[in-house]
Amino acid sequence: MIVEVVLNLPIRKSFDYSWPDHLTRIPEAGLQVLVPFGSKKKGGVVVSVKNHSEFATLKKVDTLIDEEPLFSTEMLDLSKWTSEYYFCAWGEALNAAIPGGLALRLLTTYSLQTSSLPELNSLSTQAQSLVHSKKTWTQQEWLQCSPNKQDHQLLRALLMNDKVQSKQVLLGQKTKAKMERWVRMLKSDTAKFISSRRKTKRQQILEILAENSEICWSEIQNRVNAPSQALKKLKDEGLIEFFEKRVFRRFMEGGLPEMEQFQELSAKQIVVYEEISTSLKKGSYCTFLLEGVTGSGKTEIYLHAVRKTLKLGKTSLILVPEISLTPQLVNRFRSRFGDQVAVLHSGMDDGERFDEWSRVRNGTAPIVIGARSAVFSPLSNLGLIVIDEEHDPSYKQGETPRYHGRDVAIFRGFSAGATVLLGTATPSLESANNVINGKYRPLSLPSRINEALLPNVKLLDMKTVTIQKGSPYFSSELVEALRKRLLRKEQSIIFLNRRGFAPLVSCSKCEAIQTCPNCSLSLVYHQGANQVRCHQCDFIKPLQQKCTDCGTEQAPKIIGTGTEQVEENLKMFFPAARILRMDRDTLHGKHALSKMHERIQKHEVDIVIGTQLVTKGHDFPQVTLVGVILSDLSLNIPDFRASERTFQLLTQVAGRAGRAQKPGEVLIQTHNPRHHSLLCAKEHDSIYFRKLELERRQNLMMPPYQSLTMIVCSSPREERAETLVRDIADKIKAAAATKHSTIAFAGRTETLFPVKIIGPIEAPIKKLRNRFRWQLLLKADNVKLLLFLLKQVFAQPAAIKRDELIQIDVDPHQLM
DNA sequence: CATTGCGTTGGT
DNA sequence: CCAACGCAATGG
Repeated sequence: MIVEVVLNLPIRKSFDYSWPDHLTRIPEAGLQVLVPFGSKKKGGVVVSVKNHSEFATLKKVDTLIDEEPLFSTEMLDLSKWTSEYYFCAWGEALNAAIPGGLALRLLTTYSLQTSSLPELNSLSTQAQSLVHSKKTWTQQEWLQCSPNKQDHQLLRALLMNDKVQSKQVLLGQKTKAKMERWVRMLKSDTAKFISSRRKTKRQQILEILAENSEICWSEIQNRVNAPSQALKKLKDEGLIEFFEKRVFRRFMEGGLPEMEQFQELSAKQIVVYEEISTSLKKGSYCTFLLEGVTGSGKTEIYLHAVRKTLKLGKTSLILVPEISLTPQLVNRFRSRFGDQVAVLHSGMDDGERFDEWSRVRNGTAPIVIGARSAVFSPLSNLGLIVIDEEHDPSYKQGETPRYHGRDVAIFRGFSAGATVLLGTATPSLESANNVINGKYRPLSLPSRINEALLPNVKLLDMKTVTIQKGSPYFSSELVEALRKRLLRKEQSIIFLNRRGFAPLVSCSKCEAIQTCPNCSLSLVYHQGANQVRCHQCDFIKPLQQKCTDCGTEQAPKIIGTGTEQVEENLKMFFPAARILRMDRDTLHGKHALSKMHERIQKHEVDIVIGTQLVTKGHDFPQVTLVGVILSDLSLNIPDFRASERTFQLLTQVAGRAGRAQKPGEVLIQTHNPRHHSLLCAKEHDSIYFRKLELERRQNLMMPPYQSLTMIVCSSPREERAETLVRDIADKIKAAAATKHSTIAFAGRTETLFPVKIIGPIEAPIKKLRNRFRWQLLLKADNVKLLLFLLKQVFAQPAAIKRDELIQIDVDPHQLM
C-alpha cells in the first residue's frame, strides 16, 4: 500500500510513502502522519491511497498520529478547492483548516556513537562539558550551551560520518486533548460509620465517593488535604480505581446562560423566514442575500433558521466578523441551544479552540459560531450556513491562504447542498451583483423592529461650518450635540478611524517627517507612551526632540489627529464626562472588549470614542448620538473599493444611534459633502448607492464585473523586486498570447476573453518590513482564465532567493 | 520551507 | 588551499 501525503510547504506537490506493516490500521485519506522528509521528519496528511507510485524507492510512513482521520473527505475536498481557487499549496490550506495547524512537536536528540572522540576538544567549553557528561543530549540542551559557528559545523561533520547520530521522537500534536485523572468507586465500603470528631482522610474520601461514585482527582484535592497517599491505599485494597477522562477546555466564563424563549417573529420576519425554511426543507443548495437595516431583527431569523435546521437533523455554521463575535451574540445562541453551540475565534488559546473543534468533529456540537476560519469546522451533514455582515472586509484573510470566508462558505454550501444565508445592511457589490444575475435570491427587512426609526443623519461640511474653539477637528455643532446628550444623561459615540494621537511628526524647522526605518510609512505619535510607532510593522521608539535630518533641537510638530487626541479634546470640553476610548491600544487582555461593552451597557460611560471597534458592538439602547470625525479618511485610500467601504462604515456606525424608543442623531463631519458615499449614507439609501457604484465599477472595469488577481513581489533589494515582477509580467503576457484562447474546463470548452495586465508598478506601500515591493494587477472577465494563466506561469516555481517573496492574491481586497 | 551540494570568489 | 558565499535543485 502506498499513500500520497501532503505537507505544509509552499509547493504544489505531494509525496508518496509506503505504508509500513507495523501499522495495524489500514491507510485512509485524511489520516495525519509523521513522515521522513529529507533529513528531518515532518507532519503531513494522507490525501489518497494507491497501489503504484511513479517513484521507484519510497520511504516508509514513520508514525500514525491518530487512529481517526483528521480530515473527512468533505474537508479534504474543501481545502483542495480553496488551494486551487486561491492559488496556494494544498498543505497550506489544510494547515489553516485545523486549530494549531499541521505542525507536530518533535524532540531532536543527538547521541555519541564512539566512546572517545578527540575532535570534541575543539568545542567551546560549555558544549564540551555537555557532550562529555552525557552520551545523549537534546537539541534544546545543545542550544542552551550557545554553540558558536564552529561548534555547529563540527556537529554537522560528526553527523555526516555517523560518529554522532540524531533522532527525532514524536511528542504529539501541538495541541492535544486534555486529560484529567478521575477516581471511580468499585465497591462501597462496608466499614461501619464511625462518628469521631476527626475523620480520617480515608473516611472523607469514601464519603465523597458515596455522593458521586465517579469524581475528578482535583475535586477530591479541593475537599481533602493531600489525599494521594490515602487514594493509593484505597486503590491497592481494590475499593477504587483510577482512570483518565477527557475534559473540554472552554473559553466562556461561567456556565450556560439562562435558557431563553424564541421570540415571536414579526410579519415581515415571517415572510423571510418562510423562504429560508422552505429551502432548508428542500435540502438543496441555495444562497439568499438578506438585506436588513441595523436593528431589523436579522439575528432572530438566524436563530429560527438554526432551530429549523436542527429539527431537520442537520448542522449549522454561523460566520461573523471577528469583532462582532461578542459574548452578547454568543450568549444569544447559547441561551437557545445550550452546549450544542461551539464557538471558534482568535481570542481563544489553541487548547480551547482545539477542544471546541473536537466537539464539532465528534458531533456533540451541531452548531458552530465563529470567525472566518470556522468555515473549515468539521461539521458533517451541513444544512445551513449563515454569513452575517457578509460585506465585512475581515472575511478576507490577509495572509496565505488568502481566502474569503464568504466565498469558501458558498462553495461549501454548494457541495453540501446547504442553504446559505448572507445577511447585511450594506451588501457588498459582489453580492448585490449576484442577486442581479440570479445567483442569489434576495430577501429583505426594510425597517427596524418595534417601529424604531432610523436615525437622522446630517453632513457637516468642515469648510463652511463653525469650528469649535480648542480643536480644529470638532465642529461647534457636534460639541453642542454632545453637551445636550450629557445633560439628558444619554450616551454618545464618536467614531474616528485612526488610532494614536497624531499620524505625522515633523521637524519644526526642516519639515522632515519622521518615517519608519523598516517601512515607507510615517510614524504615528502615541502620547500615552510618548512614543512614535509604525502601524504596519512593530517599530516603536520614544519621541525624540532632536531632528535626525537637520539636528534642530526644537520640539517637533505634531500634525493631524487620532483617537487619543480626540479623547484629550473631549476631556477638555467636558471635564465631568466619563469617556471611554476603544481602540487596539486600549484593548488589553482576553475579555477586554466584552468588559468595555458591559460598561457601556451599564451606562458607566457617557462618551465612547473609538475606531472601527465602536461600529460593531451590539445595541446600546442609551446611545442617541453618533459623531464621525474625518469621515473622509477611508475615502482617500487608493482603492477602487474606498467609496463602498466608506458607505458601509458610515451606515454601520450610524446604525448604532437610537435603537430603542429614543430617536437617534448622527453628525458626520466631512470635506466631501457631495460624495455619493456620504449622501447615500445620509439618506440610508443602500439601493441608490448600489446603483451608482455598480455603474462606476462597470466604467472602471472593476469587480464585480471583472475578476482581479494581485501579484506582489518583494525583496530587500529594490531592483530585485522589480526584475522579479517584470519577469512574471513577461511570462504572463507570453502565456496569454499563446493559442490558448479556449480552455477545457469541467468537460466543456469555454471561450475566454483576454487578460488585462496593470503594471508592473511600485506598490503604494513601497517598502514594508524592510522589503521593497512591486506589484502587478491582472484583470479578466473570468477568474478561471486568471487561474489558468497562473497555473501556466508557475508550473515551475519562480527562482526565488531566501527572504524574497511572490504573493499571489486572488480576489484581492487590499491593493496596497 | 529548510536543507544540500556545487561552483565561484577571495583571502592567506 | 580551504572557508565563505551565492545559487539552484531537492524533498518521495
